[in-house]
Amino acid sequence: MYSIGDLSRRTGVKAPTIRYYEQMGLLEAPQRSEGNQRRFAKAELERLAFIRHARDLGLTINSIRQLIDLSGHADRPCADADRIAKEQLASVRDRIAKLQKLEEELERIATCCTGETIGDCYVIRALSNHSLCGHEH
Amino acid sequence: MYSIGDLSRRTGVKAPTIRYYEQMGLLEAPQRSEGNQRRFAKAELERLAFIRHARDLGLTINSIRQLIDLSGHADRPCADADRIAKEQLASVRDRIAKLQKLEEELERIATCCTGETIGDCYVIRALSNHSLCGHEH
DNA sequence: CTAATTGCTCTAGTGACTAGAGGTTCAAGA
DNA sequence: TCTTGAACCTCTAGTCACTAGAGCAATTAG
Ligand SMILES: [Zn+2]
Ligand SMILES: [Zn+2]
Ligand SMILES: [Zn+2]
Ligand SMILES: [Zn+2]
Repeated sequence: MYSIGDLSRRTGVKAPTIRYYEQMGLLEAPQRSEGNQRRFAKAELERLAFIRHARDLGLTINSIRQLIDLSGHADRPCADADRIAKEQLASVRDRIAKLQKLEEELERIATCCTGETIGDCYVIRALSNHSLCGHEH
Repeated sequence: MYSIGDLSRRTGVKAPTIRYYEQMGLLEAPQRSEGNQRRFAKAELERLAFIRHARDLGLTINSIRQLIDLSGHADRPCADADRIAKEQLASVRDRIAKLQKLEEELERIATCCTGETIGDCYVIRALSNHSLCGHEH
C-alpha cells in the first residue's frame, strides 16, 4: 500500500495531479486509511504509469479514459484503440506542419532586422504587413 | 467609423474577440456612439490586423502588448522587439522538436499493431511499457 | 413605426493542471 | 506516551486565449 506521496515519488506525478486523475475518472477511488488518507495498491501504480505515458505522448484525458475502458475487455477487437493512436499521430503531424510554417516566417522576421530603431525595425514592419510573408498561417 | 461588426468582417476577427483584446489592453477603448456602441477609426483597424497577424504567428497576448508599447516609440532601439521575435522562434523550434519525437513513437505505436483483440494490442502494450519506446519524451 | 439585426455587459466554460488556504493525520524521536 | 513536523485532506481559484449564452438596448431597413 502506497500513500499518495509514495506514488508520486515512484511515478514522478505530483500528488495534486494524481487526485485530479482520480476526479477525472482515470484512476479508481483508492482505499483509504482510518484517517481518510489514500492508500494505493500496485495495480493503481501501474495504471498511473499508463496514464502518464499516454499523457507524455500527448493523448487527452478523454482518449486515455477510452483506452482504459477498452483495456478492461481483453477479448474485444482492438480497432478502437488503434484508431485513437492513429488519430493522435495525425494530430501531431498536423501540428508539426503548422509549426513549420510558422518557423519559416519567424526565421525571416527574427533574423532579417538590420534596423537600429523601432522606426525601421523589420520585426514591427513584418507584423504590420502580412503580405511580406511567404504564405498563409 | 466602423462598428464592431464592420471591423469583424474586415479582419476576420470575431466581435467577442475584439472586445476581449480591448479588455486585455491590446486595443485602446474606442469612441462610442450615442447609444454606447463602439465606433472604430482606421488606426484601430490597422492595429487589429497587427494583433491578428502576431497571434497567427503564435505570439502571446503579453508579447503583443510589449510590441505595441514599443511601436509607439519609433526612436528607441529595437533590440527588445528583435528579442521577442527570436524567443518566439526558439519556442516554436522547441515545440517542433518535441512533437517530432512524439511523432516517431506514435508512428511505431499506431502502425505496429498486428493483434486482433485488446489482449494482444500493441497500442495498449506500448502505452503500458515505456521501455518499448526509442527515447524519452 | 415596426421588425430584424446588431450591439451591449456580465458570467461561465474550455483542458490539464497548479497554487493556496485552512484544517487533519501520520510517523518518528524523546 | 507525547510532541513535533511532515504529509495529507478538501475546496476554491487561477492559468491562456478565447467562446457561448443570457438578458437587454440600439440601430437600420422597409
Ligand atoms: Zn528590429
Ligand atoms: Zn503573415
Ligand atoms: Zn491493436
Ligand atoms: Zn514512451
